[in-house]
Amino acid sequence: MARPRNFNEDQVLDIAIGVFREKGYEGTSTEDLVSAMGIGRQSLYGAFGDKRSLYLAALRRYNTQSVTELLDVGRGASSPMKAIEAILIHFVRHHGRPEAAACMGVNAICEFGTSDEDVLSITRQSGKLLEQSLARWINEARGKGEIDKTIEPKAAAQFVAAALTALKVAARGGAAPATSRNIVAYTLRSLSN
Amino acid sequence: MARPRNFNEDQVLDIAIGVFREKGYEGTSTEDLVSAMGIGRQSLYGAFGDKRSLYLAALRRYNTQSVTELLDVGRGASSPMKAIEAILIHFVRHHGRPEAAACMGVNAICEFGTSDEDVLSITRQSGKLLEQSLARWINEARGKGEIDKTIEPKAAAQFVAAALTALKVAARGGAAPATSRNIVAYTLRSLSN
DNA sequence: CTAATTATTGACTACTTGTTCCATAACTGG
DNA sequence: CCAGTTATGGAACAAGTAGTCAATAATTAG
Repeated sequence: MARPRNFNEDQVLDIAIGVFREKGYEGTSTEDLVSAMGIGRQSLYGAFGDKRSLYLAALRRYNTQSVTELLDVGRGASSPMKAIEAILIHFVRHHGRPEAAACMGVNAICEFGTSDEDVLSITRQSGKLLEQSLARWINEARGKGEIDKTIEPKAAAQFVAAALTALKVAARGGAAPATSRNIVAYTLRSLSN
Repeated sequence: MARPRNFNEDQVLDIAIGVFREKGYEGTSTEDLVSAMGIGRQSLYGAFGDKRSLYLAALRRYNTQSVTELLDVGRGASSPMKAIEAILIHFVRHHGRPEAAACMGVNAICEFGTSDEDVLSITRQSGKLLEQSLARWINEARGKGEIDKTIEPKAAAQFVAAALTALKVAARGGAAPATSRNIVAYTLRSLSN
């Protein structure tokens, strides 16, 4: 029994994600946000609290969507090892696209380090989810004989996750597509024998 | 024939590096800088121009020192392949140290992406130098039969450089030392057969 | 329709930002 | 010692910052 919102919360949150991803937390002003999101200042504060809360909400949403998308790519593969491959190649395929040009998750880690408890916890959560899924696939691949028995699923998963991070930083820095391909190729090489 | 500087330029630049590395460009205020560097505002502007110029000078110095240190570690090794190993292990050994907790170079890439021409050029230059040196060692290792003939020095060098990037981001995010060890182990695994 | 509740709008505030001005201090070649 | 030059310190400034206020608009339960 009150006036309804004039905007869709998730929709404008996606816009905020785009701004934060491109300019970082400190580099983004509330003016940047309201003008990009197309809502009034008070609406922003009413719906999201303050700048930091908005950032955290954006980061949560970004990371969740990001990992979900990646896992979906993996699930679409025809075998466990193909899942790992597909996830890595996914980055090469989307190299240079604006959405791939900056990972909000990696940027958050670099900007805040371990100084912000909340940022850290969001980052850790999605990192853990990704690693666990990768480890599961690697373990299955090992069981099926797709990869060597000497490979430790958990350690290898951390390695693959690290490769994903490196791919994101490379893309952010404007690396050539061939560079991404090379990184993927040698990452897979580590597992393939 | 004029009043001499009251401070050592490189010395205070090193302090600026520390501040920028921890807080990023946007996250650092001139107040942060002058109070950390222990010099007056006007001295800072007189010696370094403006905030951006100071940042660029700091980034140049950081990257140069960083790559130099890494190459020195490699040169101290007993064989080409040991050089690659030593460089990677170097990160594991220094894991958690404040100086390793944040890489100004990686942070610069994440914060600016490809938007700042000058940052990009500084980053590219040291990246190129590192990659070329890595490629040279890898090529020598291949010639000596330390690694497989199917390994392409340039591509593998990009892969190793990517691993270094990932190690830095992992450390920045407060990853456990074991994670770094795993990343190094699987990076080497890719080359070792 | 009315009352209650929430959203929107735009002006406003207190503060921080990067940068500059200016008077003074320290130095050196002549 | 003097004149010229550069460094320093502190105050000052205009622009930008995150966040708030108060009046108005839109909605619905009764």
